Amino acid sequence: MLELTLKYQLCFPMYALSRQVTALYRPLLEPLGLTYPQYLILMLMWEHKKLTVKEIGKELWLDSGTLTPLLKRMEEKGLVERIRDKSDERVMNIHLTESGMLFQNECLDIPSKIQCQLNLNPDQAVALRSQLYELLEVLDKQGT
Amino acid sequence: MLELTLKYQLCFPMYALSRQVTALYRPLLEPLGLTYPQYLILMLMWEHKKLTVKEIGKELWLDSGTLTPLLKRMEEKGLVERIRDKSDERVMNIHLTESGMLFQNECLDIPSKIQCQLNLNPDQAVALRSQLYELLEVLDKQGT
DNA sequence: TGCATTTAAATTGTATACAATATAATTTTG
DNA sequence: CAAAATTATATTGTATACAATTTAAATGCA
Repeated sequence: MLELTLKYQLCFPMYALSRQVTALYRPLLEPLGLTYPQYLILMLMWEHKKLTVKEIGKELWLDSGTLTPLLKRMEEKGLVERIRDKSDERVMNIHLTESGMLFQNECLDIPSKIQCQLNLNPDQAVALRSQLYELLEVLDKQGT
Repeated sequence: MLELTLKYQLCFPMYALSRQVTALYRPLLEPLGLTYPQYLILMLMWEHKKLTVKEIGKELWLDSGTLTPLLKRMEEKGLVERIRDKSDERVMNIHLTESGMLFQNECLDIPSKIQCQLNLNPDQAVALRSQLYELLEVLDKQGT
């Protein structure tokens, strides 16, 4: 029954590595009062300035059950503002605050620090990233 | 500031893919009343019959804060028994039950179903698994 | 031996994840 | 146009994760 052995699985190391990599971010983010999912949302906000909950959910593969409380915590910290859309009251617009914008300066060297700890050269990192996105694509299409 | 863009990150697709793959297991495990971490523990137990909390934690990279309540739930379902070690009362031994053993039969075709949905040929799967384990190894050594 | 240190689990508290459901607003359709 | 269907978010409940602390037992060493 080799197939039902932990070592034989592909999905287990994905699960374990994902958590361990998040743990790598923790000492870098914790001094800033950020968690890893909050950091991901900030990255989106730095790029887009304004997004809806639905748009954030699509980018991060998360639903409102996760995002609503998460965004409320980020609002309490002054990183974003949650403002109902005037033209469609169902929609909650998330706006980056000035303070949230300035947080970017504190995060500039995080990617290089992580890359360094993973001990991957840029080519390997790009190749792995592509492969992971391909798999996400496969799953995305099945979800449709 | 390309480095601080979501698309540029390696760790984000790890995080997203890990969750989406877990979601792939859900419809297969839910009819059995199992969650993915519980399934991982069962796989360990099928192989070893008896393990300590510490040993399970080392295999799965989880601590007692996660494992204790998880194992209590598995005990309630009759999958395992939690028995204090006689020779060292600090240690909690986890034993696979007869019922937990029989669950293996229900899980036999799970790996192939998942592999199929990921649309990977065996060679690709093995290569990716190796790469993920290499990264886990790198992080493991840093943790020391 | 006796006490400080270490170790293994358990507990507490916070933050995700996510299914299922609820709510309210908008769109579709007969 | 009005009821039905859809959509976007929020809420509720359960199950991880994990840091920090506690507890109890075992070990080390003066």
